[in-house]
Amino acid sequence: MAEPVPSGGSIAEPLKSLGLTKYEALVYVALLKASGATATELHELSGVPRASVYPVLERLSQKHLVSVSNTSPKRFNPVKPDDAIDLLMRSIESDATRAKTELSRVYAQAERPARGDQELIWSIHGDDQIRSRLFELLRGARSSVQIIFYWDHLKEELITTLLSLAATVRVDIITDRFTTPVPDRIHVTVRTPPESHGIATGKCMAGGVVIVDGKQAMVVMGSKEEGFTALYSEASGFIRFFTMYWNFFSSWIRT
Amino acid sequence: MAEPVPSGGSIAEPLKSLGLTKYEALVYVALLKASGATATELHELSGVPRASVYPVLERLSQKHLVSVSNTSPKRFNPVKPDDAIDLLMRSIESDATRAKTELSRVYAQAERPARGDQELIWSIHGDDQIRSRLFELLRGARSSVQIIFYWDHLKEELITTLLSLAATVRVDIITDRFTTPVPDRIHVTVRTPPESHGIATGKCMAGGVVIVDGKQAMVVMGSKEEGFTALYSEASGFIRFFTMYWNFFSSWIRT
DNA sequence: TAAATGTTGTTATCACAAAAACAACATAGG
DNA sequence: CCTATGTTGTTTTTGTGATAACAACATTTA
Repeated sequence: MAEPVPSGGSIAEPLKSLGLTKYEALVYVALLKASGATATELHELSGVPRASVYPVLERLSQKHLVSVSNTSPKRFNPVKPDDAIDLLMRSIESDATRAKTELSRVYAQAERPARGDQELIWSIHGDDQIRSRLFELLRGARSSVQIIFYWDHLKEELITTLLSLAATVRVDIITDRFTTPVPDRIHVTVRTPPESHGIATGKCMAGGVVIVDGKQAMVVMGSKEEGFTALYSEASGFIRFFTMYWNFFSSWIRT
Repeated sequence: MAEPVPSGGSIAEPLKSLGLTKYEALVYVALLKASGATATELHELSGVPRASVYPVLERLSQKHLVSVSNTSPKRFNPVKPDDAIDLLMRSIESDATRAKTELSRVYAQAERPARGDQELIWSIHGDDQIRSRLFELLRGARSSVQIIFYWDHLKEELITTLLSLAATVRVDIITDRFTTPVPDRIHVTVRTPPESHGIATGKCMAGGVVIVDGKQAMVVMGSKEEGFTALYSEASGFIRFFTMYWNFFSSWIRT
């Protein structure tokens, strides 16, 4: 018995994002396994140095995660995990909403030079950010959307978004496999590019190009393992290059 | 211009609970005020050392809170505050739910010596914990509840909870001001204790005693500023003492 | 009873890593 | 040339992790 509980380490890990230190997490988990334990028992059970157990339990008590007995030796009781985590989350959530309102106010008040985004090429990291910016971009389309995509994980959402665009928007799609029926204003070209072309080769590589209204362009590439990277720009050179790329790709693919 | 932004410090504060460091928060807030700024501009605007701005922006980029341009000098754009905070919160929430399930499993599997709570007196800190344990205790009442409370902030919830108890539970209440009509099985004694008694003196002091089924007792005291502290016990001596206290208080108050 | 032993709770101290703050340097662009 | 940028390295600081020593008290053993 009294093994160092290798699983305890992994269990304690997510607690650290909730504001607990390593020791706090370890002791709390140990206390869950032995409610009403003494400091020494917790020391043995958690692997935390005995002398450190006392200040750690003090901190946990101040965070309202444990209650303490008045006996000698002191005994400790954990707050039920659900209550404890709800407690921590409430605190974090309140901070989050406060931050949200204050930061949104700051962001709204800041006068943004409209030229800020012009002539620059932005790198975007993170699947969520890319997704968010991509659909924001598409929903802003007014006259035309030209899109090449060779990926799967956003295909459905992408198609429904494209279909929901106003009828005045001309949509050109180049992709592999496409089964959904579409209205006339949407032109779909299906073609699996050869391996040599580099895009969509093998397992998880994916990529895409989106040009909206001939004024905004976004390029995405990456793999599911290494994550995705995207470029976005309204710079004329950037637009020209990828419009040319689109034209070339489009005509080449019809051969 | 370029004042050190004293408000920035307080605005950046709640971001730290979301896993950002001081610098990360400061730079992000500064970037909200000046989208598309360069590293040097952010240094001047945030007060963060210029050399530190680069690694900080690198970290923010990895956390998907900013996007970077490819120009020279580099320019940076913030992710919209709402998106950014939602992003951070989602990550924390997923950790929280994971922790909740795993910890609940641990807590459920642990065999809890039923005698653990016996004969011990537990200190409980934190308004929420006290509230939670208090109502848990009341809802567990089977035959009797004796309660003295001189506080306001839980009065309503307390009364509704007491009214919702089974008809087989005899309820005795001693408190100040009481207006709600109650069924016969509930006995209410109203009396404002003199200042000298020490309970409920002045502004925000408050206190209370609860005895459930003659087997469990909880005592609460504190002030709204300093917070509350509670004692809970099933120890016979503890119960005896406060039952006696209750009897004394009850008879004295009727004079 | 008195000495030896063990446990508890506390305090002081040291080690270590991350973050914060500063200094130095190479270089690109005006 | 000079300024500003971007990068690198070093120092200081802070919070946490880790070890040792200590007083108070209880228990055991001679």
